[in-house]
Amino acid sequence: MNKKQKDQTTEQKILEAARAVFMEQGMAGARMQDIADKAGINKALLHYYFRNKNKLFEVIFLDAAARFMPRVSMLFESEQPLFDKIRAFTTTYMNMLSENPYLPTFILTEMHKQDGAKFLEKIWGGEKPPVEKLAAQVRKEAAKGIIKPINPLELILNMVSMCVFPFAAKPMAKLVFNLSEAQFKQVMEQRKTSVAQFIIDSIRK
Amino acid sequence: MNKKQKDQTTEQKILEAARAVFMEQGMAGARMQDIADKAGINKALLHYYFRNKNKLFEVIFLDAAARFMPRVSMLFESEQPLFDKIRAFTTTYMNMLSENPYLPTFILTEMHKQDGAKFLEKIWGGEKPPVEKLAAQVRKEAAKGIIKPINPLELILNMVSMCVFPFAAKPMAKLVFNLSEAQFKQVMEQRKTSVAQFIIDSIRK
DNA sequence: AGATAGTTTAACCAAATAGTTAAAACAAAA
DNA sequence: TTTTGTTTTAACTATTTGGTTAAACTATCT
Repeated sequence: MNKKQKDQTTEQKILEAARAVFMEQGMAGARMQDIADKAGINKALLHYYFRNKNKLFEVIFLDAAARFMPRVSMLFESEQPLFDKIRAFTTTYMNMLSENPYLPTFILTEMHKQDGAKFLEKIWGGEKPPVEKLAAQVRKEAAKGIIKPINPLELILNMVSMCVFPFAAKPMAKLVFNLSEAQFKQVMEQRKTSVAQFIIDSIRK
Repeated sequence: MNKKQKDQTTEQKILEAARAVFMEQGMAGARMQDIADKAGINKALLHYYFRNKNKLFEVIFLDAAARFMPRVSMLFESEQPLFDKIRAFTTTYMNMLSENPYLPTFILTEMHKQDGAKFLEKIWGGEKPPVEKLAAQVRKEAAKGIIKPINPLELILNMVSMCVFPFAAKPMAKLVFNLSEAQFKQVMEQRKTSVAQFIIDSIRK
């Protein structure tokens, strides 16, 4: 048996190319030939490494989904004050999104078509993040009078919405607000702190 | 020459079917045969009415895009107080989204691929909504001490984000929060008022 | 060198799918 | 009824595309 000690193994090249093509074109729009070309190999070799399009897609999709539903243990487990959690989450999450611009639309679109339960199983082993932990904290801080009462589910939805949506809507936002690429980036940079502030201003008593 | 006085003209049936299929499957995933089947006609007739897939897609896409970028004249033109505008916009917009669940992901995905300038031209005749009007009001009310100073662009982004994203992320939200269809609808119903309140709470001084 | 296991390729195949054609059915007017 | 223009269809064509095959190449070990 022999191992590749080259700069980048063929499998890595394939995965990288597949990620790029699937993210931009989606499952239906992606062409195996395009993936092969981008990886600098030919189509047969692609099928040698990944039996078919579905198998390859599944690998990419699961990896992307895992990244999109981030390690929220930070949010649910630790004993930080709520405001700190909000600040930490929004900046961390938006930093990740800056580096994965196609991730949101890709995941959202494909989630409409794939069997959700199946992927949940593979990502979290059938378990969901313990939303109840965070909910308890929200209720507790509300009782203490630190924040207004708010449905924790709505709080999370609002937070994730404001982080994700502007990236998903980037082409439209640039159009409507007449922004250059640089200007758009600048706005997103600002938002890495302003979103948390917006939320905190809303729920603080 | 003869006009159809039937319940629904063939062209209408086609457009309705095409809208449904394109919205669910996207441009790449949609099959002309499926559209024909859904319209209850055959493929050749489809091509008789719309020369090819691209032409048909363009009609659907433009109509959808126009609906997605709503008549925001309400927001930009009228002389209502800012808080009233926010309340009016969020409920109106979310009502529309409730009835067009696939609209957000469809538009966001296809916007990545289509030439934005081209569609802007067709939708607004090259003009963009006068964001400056709203910006002026935001600055004015901030000066009066009614609201905190905020970048108007960020205010709009936040507002639209919280309206749109939960619909786009519906399958994922149902999964993560363990919601039935009915429960999801209920949450969205609540949000039709709570989103505006969340924003107002944040910017009110 | 020769054998062996793993890797890569060019050429091919079969299925799916966008688009065409020519003729039949239909409706309205003459 | 006949004519005329429109609507509808079945059958066909061309192209794209996912997937296969069999042979050639490469590195490693004996």
